[in-house]
Amino acid sequence: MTNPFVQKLRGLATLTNDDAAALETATARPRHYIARQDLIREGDEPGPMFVVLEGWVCRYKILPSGTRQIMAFLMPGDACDLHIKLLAEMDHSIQAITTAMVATVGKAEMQAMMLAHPNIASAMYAAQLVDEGIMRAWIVSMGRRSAPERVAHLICELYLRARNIGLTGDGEFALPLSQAVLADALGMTAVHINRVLKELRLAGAMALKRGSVTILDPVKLIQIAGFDENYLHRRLRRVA
Amino acid sequence: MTNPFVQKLRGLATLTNDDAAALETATARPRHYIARQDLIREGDEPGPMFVVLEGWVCRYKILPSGTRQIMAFLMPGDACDLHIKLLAEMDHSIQAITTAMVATVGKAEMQAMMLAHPNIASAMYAAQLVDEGIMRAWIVSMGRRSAPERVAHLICELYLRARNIGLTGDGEFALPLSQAVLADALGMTAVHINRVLKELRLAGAMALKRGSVTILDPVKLIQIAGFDENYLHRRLRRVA
DNA sequence: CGATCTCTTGAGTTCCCTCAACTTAGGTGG
DNA sequence: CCACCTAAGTTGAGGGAACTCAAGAGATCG
Repeated sequence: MTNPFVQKLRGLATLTNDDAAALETATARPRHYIARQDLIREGDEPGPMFVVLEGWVCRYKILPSGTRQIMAFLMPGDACDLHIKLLAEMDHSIQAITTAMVATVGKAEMQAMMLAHPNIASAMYAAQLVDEGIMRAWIVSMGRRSAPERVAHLICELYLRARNIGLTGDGEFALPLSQAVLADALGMTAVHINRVLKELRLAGAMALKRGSVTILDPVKLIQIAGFDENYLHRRLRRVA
Repeated sequence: MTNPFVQKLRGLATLTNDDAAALETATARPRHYIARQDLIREGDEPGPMFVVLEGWVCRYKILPSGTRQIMAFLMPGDACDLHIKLLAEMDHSIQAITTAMVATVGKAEMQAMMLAHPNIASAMYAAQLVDEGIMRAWIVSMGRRSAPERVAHLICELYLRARNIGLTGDGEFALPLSQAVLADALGMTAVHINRVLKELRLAGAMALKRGSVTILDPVKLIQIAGFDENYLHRRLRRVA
C-alpha cells in the first residue's frame, strides 16, 4: 500500500527514495478517529502538524448563530498547519468527517526533516500554495457564483484532488459527504443543495448518490462550474 | 518615516536592529503604481515577492460572466507570495486600488535574508498564517453572514489591521475603497452595499464617507459583525 | 464647466431560505 | 431476520434578502 502523503508530495516535487522513506517514517504511527471527532478545537493551543492518511477531515467554524461553515476539506495526503506552532491558539476547529487515520508530526521533527530534505521542504511549500489557491477559489465561489455553479465547481475541485492521489474510478469517485456537510461547505442550506443536485442530475451533468458522485458529462459540468483547473497548480515550475 | 513592513513584522516577532536594517535595504527601491494598475495578471509567470509600502492593493479575479471578486486587501506592510516562484503561473491578478508604492524582493534575496535572519523568517511565516486566517474569515463571512454582518466584519478587520501599522485616528481611519470595490470584495452589488451602509449609519454603528470610515459605536459594530479578533493572531506565542 | 465617476433611491423580480411533512436508507437489538 | 429507530434525503408552499434595471444627485477632474 502506498502512502498518500508521499504520493501527493511526489506530484509537487521530485523526491528521492530517501526523501520518501523519511516521510513514511514520520507518518508511521497514525491515530484513529471516528466520524465527527474533533482533532483540535477553536481556542486550543496548536500542537503538531496533522497529516491525513485515510478518510476525510474538514476545517470548520461554528458561528454565534449556531450555523457552521466548513472552510476546507482534507483528503488522504493532505497536511495542515506547517508553521502553526507560531500561533497562540486555533482560530477554527478540525474534525473528522469519516472514520480517519491521521498522523501527527511534531514541529521539531518537521523542521529537521525539511532541513535534511530540501525536496520535501519545497513540496510542502508548493502544497501550501495550492491550499491557498483553493481557499481563494472558495472565496470566489461564495462571492460570485450561483448555487448550481458552486456545487459544480466544488465537485470539479474534489474530483481532481481525488484523482491526484489515485482515488477516482471511471468518471466516478467516492465522496463521503452528506448533503448537510456540502451545505455547510458551500454556504447554503441542505434543502437547497438537494434541489440543486436534482437540477444537475436532470441536466445530465452529475449524479450524487450516498457516498459517491458520478460525473455524467464532464464537459457540461466544467462549463456550468466555469472551472479552470489552473489554480490547483498541477503544472508546477520544475526548475528553481 | 518608518517602514511599514518592518513595523508589521515587529508585531509578529522580535527583530534586532540588524534584522530591521536588512528589511529596509531589501525594500529600499519601491516602484510607483497608479490606481487600477495591475502589478501582475492571471496567467503571468510569478516573479518576485511584492511588499506594499504605501497605498492599498488587492488580489482579484474576473469571472467569465465579467463580474469581479476581490480575494484580499493588502495595505502598507503587507507582503504576498513568499514561495510563489514554485508555481508556473498566477491563478489571479494583483492590482493597485490607490496610487501605491510597492517594493519587490527577488526569491534569492529573500531566501538569503531568511537564512541570515531567522527572526525575519519566523515573522514572515507568522504573517502567512495570519493571512490564511483572514482568508478563512472571508469564507465564513461569505458563507454564513448576512450583508450587514459582512460589511461590519470587514470594517472591523480592516480597522484592526490599519491600527497595527499606526494608520488609525480616534475611531476613524482612512479607507480608500469605493462602494463598488467593497461590493467586489464582499460578493454583493454596489447598490445593495449602499443600502446596507445607510442602515449601519442609521443604526449608529459606523459611517462611511468618501475615503474614510468613522466607527460611531465600536461595541455595536463588533456585536453586529459577530467579530472575534482572535483570528488576526495579534497575540502570538512568544516562545519557540 | 462640461464630462465622468461615485453615490443614492425607487420599483419589480429572482434566488435562496424557512418551515414542515414525508420517504428512504442504514444500523441495532429483540 | 425482522422491527424498530434514527439519520439522511426529498418535496411543497410561502417569505424575505439581495439582485436588476433605471434614473437622478453629488463629487472630482481635466
